[in-house]
Amino acid sequence: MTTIKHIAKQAGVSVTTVSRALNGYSDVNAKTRKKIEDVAKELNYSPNSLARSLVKNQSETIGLLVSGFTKESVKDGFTVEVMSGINNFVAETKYDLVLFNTDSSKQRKKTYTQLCKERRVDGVILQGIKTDDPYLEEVMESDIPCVFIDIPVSSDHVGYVSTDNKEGARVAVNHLIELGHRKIAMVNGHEQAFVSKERLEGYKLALQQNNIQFIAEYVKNGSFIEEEAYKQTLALLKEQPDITSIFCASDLMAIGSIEAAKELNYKIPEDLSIIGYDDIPLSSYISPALTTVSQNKYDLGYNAARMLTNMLKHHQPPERCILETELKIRQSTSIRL
Amino acid sequence: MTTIKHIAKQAGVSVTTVSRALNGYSDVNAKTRKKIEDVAKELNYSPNSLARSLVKNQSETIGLLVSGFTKESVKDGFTVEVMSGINNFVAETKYDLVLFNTDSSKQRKKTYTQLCKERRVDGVILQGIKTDDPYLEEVMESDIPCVFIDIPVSSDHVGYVSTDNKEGARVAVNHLIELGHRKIAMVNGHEQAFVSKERLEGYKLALQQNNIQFIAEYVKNGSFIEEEAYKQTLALLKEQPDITSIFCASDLMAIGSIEAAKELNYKIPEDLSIIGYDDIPLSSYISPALTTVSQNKYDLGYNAARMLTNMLKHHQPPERCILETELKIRQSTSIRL
DNA sequence: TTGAAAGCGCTAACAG
DNA sequence: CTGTTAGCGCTTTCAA
Repeated sequence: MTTIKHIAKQAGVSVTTVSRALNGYSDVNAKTRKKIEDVAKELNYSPNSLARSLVKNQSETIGLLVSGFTKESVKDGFTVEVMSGINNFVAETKYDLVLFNTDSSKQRKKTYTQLCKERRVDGVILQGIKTDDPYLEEVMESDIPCVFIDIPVSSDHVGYVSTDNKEGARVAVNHLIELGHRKIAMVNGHEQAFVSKERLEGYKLALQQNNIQFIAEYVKNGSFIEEEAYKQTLALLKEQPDITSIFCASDLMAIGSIEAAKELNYKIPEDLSIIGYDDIPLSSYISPALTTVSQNKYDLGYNAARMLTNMLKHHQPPERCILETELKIRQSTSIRL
Repeated sequence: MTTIKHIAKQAGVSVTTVSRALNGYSDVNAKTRKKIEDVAKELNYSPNSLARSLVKNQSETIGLLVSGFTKESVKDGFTVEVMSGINNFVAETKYDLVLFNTDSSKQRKKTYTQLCKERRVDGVILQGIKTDDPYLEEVMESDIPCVFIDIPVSSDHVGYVSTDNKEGARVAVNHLIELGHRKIAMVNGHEQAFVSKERLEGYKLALQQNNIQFIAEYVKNGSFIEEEAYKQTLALLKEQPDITSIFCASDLMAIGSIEAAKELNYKIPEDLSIIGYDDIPLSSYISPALTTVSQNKYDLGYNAARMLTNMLKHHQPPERCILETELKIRQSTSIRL
């Protein structure tokens, strides 16, 4: 493995000069530079980024912390699409991405902040974390620049990007109301998700704006899991047979709900309208095609990366960025008959 | 940021001792060790992996090179599922994953070997690369331990993991033949994919084993793109109206084919049987549910990671690993009427 | 059981 | 424009 030392020797100059030449400093004689570059090429030189990082005290890496990157979650294209947005932005920069896995057994031994500090990542993007995750506090207490995805928390070194969950939910439920529905149930995620909290608020708001009474029994938690939503919907439809529509806090859960409804011989959308959230690839392919609140997951990731690199490169303060959602009306919702 | 120097000072020992204590060497007095550990905790010490990597000349990182991690390819859960397998295995090891993006504009400036060498990754996993990609040769010429996914190339420092594509294709086509089909078309990927080559061989083999003449005009390339497969199938069905079934080299392309067939008022599977390859999440949700050759994508990734870490940790020679596929019979194929 | 010293490959004052 | 020197934080002989 050739180093600048080798180059220096071969080119008959000092390592300093080699360093400067190779880093494009202006105070190097054109001939010397040429000579050095030639030797570098000849010796097939690759700079050692570890050494550089050590002295410059920055690694030009961004840590990526995702839970949701498990075997099961692949079906739900959400996490992945966000990652793809992050990846694509980062690809245009000098940074590389280091993937930390949140579902690992490393977990017990090392916290994520430890992982980040050891690897000396310049910043970190965090996705899919629960509100009660201890890591949340860890990050806030550390001083690593950070962007959260879908967690509206910020400080002088952490920003976030999210979508307008409350408004998205409100629009979805309002859509059902406009279709004539009054008995609208909700299958939510879980208590430890910010988005669930916000979507529930949106649900309540839509009801309230239309003078519909909120009924606690109409709301179940499906933990963002298809199978769990299936079970909850089964229970829901049995306990509350008069409901005519369900707002699900994720498409995957909506799929579970549809299965449950079909199982109980509901026709969708004739007997029961179902609306999802996310607009994952699956949702337009299932039958009936799912009406859903579309989130631009790619942009979520892309913006997170953009914001973080802004903080890193230009020392800009963290942003708080909220993206719009869009209601995609397809075949799973219809006028109440 | 506290370093071992600080700890040494505070604990009244030398940095050497601190290093040894913290790394669990046996030749350090129990009391001294305790003291050092306490101070480390008190000072909230995190080791600097960059410094360690520099001196030990290994970074404990694995490079991950994927093309196919773009916005478009998210729908096709393939890449992602492989990555999830890699990620899950690696999570149990001391290694972290560094993501290199193949579709970047960095591309023009730096080759991937350069990227890998600069970052000093200990090894690399490579997926979704074309047979004519210059990086293939670069890797072979370098001496970085490497595992290819779906590229059956090996040397003393590179192994691969793939599935039995020829056999998978053979079984798929044979299934159609058993259903009574004789006029079987194929929508393949492209010339620069190993798997395409192998699947074509399997297709031919099945025909040959059943004394069916191979007809070149029955084979089109869809580049693994849904839209392209749609177009090719449209052309195919017009040019060769007597075909009764199509074997597609990917599920995404099968979906394109189905759309095309529907467009031309073919009923599936009554008028036309279509079989896919991959078994992506979508395939069981579309209608009709897709008969397909199922690959264990997760295992593909998991094994790649396992093989690579074996090479790195135990200096084992690279393996060549071929996984089995499984025909999943669903609703898109039926007896020729 | 401990410490001194050298060095991993690189950058960055500073001096010339 | 170029070189000398010091040092980033850590590990590793070697000697005590």
